[in-house]
Amino acid sequence: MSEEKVAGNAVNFIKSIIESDLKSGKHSGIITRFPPEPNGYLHIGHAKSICLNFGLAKQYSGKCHLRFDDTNPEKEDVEYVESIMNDIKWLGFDWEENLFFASSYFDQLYDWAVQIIKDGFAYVCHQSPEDVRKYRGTAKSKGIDSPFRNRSVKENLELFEKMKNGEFKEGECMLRAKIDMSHPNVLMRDPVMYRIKHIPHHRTGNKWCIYPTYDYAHGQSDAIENITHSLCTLEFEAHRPLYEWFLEVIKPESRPRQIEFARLNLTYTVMSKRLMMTLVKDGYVNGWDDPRMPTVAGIRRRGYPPEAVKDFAERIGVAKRDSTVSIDLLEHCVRENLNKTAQRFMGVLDPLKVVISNYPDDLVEEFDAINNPENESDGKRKVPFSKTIYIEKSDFMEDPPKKFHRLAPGKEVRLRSAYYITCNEIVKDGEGNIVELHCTYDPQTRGGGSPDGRKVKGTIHWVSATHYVPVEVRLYDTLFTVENPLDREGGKTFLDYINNESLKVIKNGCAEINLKNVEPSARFQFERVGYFCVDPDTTKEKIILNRIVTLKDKWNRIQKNK
RNA sequence: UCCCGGAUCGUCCAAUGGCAGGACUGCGGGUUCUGGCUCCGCCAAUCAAGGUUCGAAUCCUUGUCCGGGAUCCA
Repeated sequence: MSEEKVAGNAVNFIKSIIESDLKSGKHSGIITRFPPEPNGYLHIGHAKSICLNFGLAKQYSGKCHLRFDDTNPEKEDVEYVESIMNDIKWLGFDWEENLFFASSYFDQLYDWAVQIIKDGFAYVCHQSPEDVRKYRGTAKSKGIDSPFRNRSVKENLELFEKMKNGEFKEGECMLRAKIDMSHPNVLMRDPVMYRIKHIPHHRTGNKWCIYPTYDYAHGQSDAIENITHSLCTLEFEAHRPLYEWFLEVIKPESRPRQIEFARLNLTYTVMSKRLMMTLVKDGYVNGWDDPRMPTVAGIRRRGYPPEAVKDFAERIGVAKRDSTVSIDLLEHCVRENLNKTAQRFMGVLDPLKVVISNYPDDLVEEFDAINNPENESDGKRKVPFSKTIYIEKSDFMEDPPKKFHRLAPGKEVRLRSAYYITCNEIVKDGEGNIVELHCTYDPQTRGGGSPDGRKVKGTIHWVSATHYVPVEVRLYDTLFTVENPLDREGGKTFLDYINNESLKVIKNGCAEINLKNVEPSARFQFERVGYFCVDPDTTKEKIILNRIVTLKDKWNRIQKNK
C-alpha cells in the first residue's frame, strides 16, 4: 500500500506546476482535457496521456474533458469517435457530461477571427501553396512578406466573408495571422488560421466550407472550456508561442497554459499511425485489434487488465526527455495484477499421454484444487483424475540434465493437487518418438502430500484424458525482433525486423474440464504456463485462448544461460 | 546551421545548493504442492571541461551528443 501511495503521489514537473498554481491562487481548481483527433485508433501512448489527464484531474479534485479535435473533415470520421470513447471507458475513465467537439466552437472561432481581422492581426492571402512555401523561407533564411499582407481591414473582412460563403475554390485563398515573416520560429511566419475545404464535416455537415487549423483552434477551444493546464506532447513545443499569441490577441477571460511532456515509446513495437497502418493494411497482423498491436484495442483483446495499464502509466512517470520504456515493465504490471486476481486452472499445451498402470481402470476421483493461492477467499474447485492423463511434453526427459526436477525414468514427481507418480516405462513409436509413459502412483500421497514426509522436487500440471476441454491456444511474442525497429541499418526498413514467430497457434491444447464454465471475458492462469483469456473468435464448438503473458520461468533462464 | 527542448544505473523515474534513491531488468540465495508468488542480497549512473560555493546532478560559461521544428495535418 505504501508503495502504491508513493507511486501515485510521486511528483513530476507537471504536478509541481499545478501545485504552485493552486497555492498561488492562480487557479482554484484544475481542468485538463484529452483532445484526440478522430482519425485513427488509440494506442498505449494515448493511454499514457489519458491516464495523465484524467489522473491529474482526479488527484486534484478537478475535471478532465474529452474533446474531439475535429477541425479537418478530410481525415476524420464518426467511426473513430465511437472507438475512442470505448477505449477510454475501458481504461476506466469517465468524462461525465464533459464531452466536447472543437467543431462546436466554429461559430465562436469565426467571430474571433473577424475580431482579429478588425484589430489588424489577420489578412486574407491569395498566394498559391507553392508561393506560401517559398515566401515562408527556411530555418536558416528569413521569409518574405506576402503581397497580400497589407490589404485593408475592410477588404479582408469582405474577402473572409466570401471565403465563408463559398465564393472561392479550395486553395484559392486562406486567412493568415499577421505576425512576423522574419521570425526565427518558422511557425510564427504568418501561419494559416482558416483554409477552404468544400467537404462536409461529420458533425457540422455542410454548414462550413472554411475550417480552422489546429493552431488557431486548439488554444481557443481550451479557453472556451476553461482548461487550466493543456497537456500535449513535445512536438508541439514549437507551437506554444503561437498558442500564446492567439490568446494574447483575443484576450479571452480564461487563459489556459500549454505544457509539453515526452510521448511514450515502447521497446519491440512501433507506435506511429503510419507504421501501424502498414502493419494492418499489408497483413503483418490481423487488424487493429490484433493482440500483438500496441493499440488499446489490441491490448484489450490480448487480455491486459486496464488496471495494469494504468499502473504502468503511473510507474513510467512523466518527463520532458525522450525515452523508450522497456516492455518488461508493462509485462511486470500485467503479471502483478493477474497474479492477485486470476483464477488458476490446469492446461496442457503440448500433451504427452501418461497411463498410471496401478490405478484402477474405471475409477475417477476428484481432487480439491486451490483457485488462487494469493486469495484464499476464492476457495477451491474439484478436478477429476483418472487412469490416463496428459502432461506437458516438456515436463518429461528421458535423459535429464542435473537440475531437471520434473519427470524422468525412475523419478518421482507430484501431480499438482493429486498423487506422486514415478515413471517406469517409455513407449516409443517406430521413429523413436516418445508417445506414451507408463507410471505408477502412490495411493498414500492422495491430495499431494506424503505421510512419510518424503520430498519431491517437482510438481507438474496434468489433465485427465477423459475429462478435458480441447482448446486452441494463440501464443504471442513481440512483433519485432529488435528493441527499436526504427533504428535500422542501411537499406532496411522496420518491416525487416518483423518477428516471424510472434504468433504460434496451438491446435490441440487440453484444458481442465472446469474451464468449460469460465466466463468469456475471464482472465485466468494455467498453472506453471502463463496467463490466458478467452478470445472473441471462440465459438460453441471451439474455445480459443490468447496467452496474455507467460509466467516468469527460472528453469528456462537456467537453460538459456548454458 | 537558425529557433526550441533535453542529457542521472542496461531501462524508466526521483533527488529543486547538503549522504545520488526507487522501480523494472539482470545475477546470487532462502522459501514453496506453480522452477509462479514472496523474502534476502548483489551488480549498476550524474555527457565533458572550466567557474561560483564551505558544499554542485542541481547555479554560471563553453563545448559535445540526442530530439523536435519550414502540411492550407494534428
